[in-house]
Amino acid sequence: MMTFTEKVYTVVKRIPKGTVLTYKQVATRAGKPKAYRAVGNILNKNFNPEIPCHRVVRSDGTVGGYNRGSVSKRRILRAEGASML
DNA sequence: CATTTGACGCCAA
DNA sequence: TTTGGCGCCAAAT
Repeated sequence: MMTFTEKVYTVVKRIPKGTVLTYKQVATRAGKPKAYRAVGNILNKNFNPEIPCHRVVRSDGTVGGYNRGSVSKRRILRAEGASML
């Protein structure tokens, strides 16, 4: 069974190091380009250590949010070489 | 079952 | 450039 939620988890887990996808990109890869809202909602209510949700950012280039604080997220992205800030 | 919420995206003003 | 508003989807209430 591959519900949209499970697809989102899979897609995010498949994000290679040094790569950052936007919520819209994740939603598109998950099969629903317009479910970007749901993507954020799913990750928010289901923070999982297996899921590098810190690699998912907004289309504007802003980091967006993070369960443990957007500060850590920004630093992680910078360490991976994916952030442009 | 109906309504609200929310880590969003894009356009008009 | 910044602000406000609308659209869209899944989960929570």
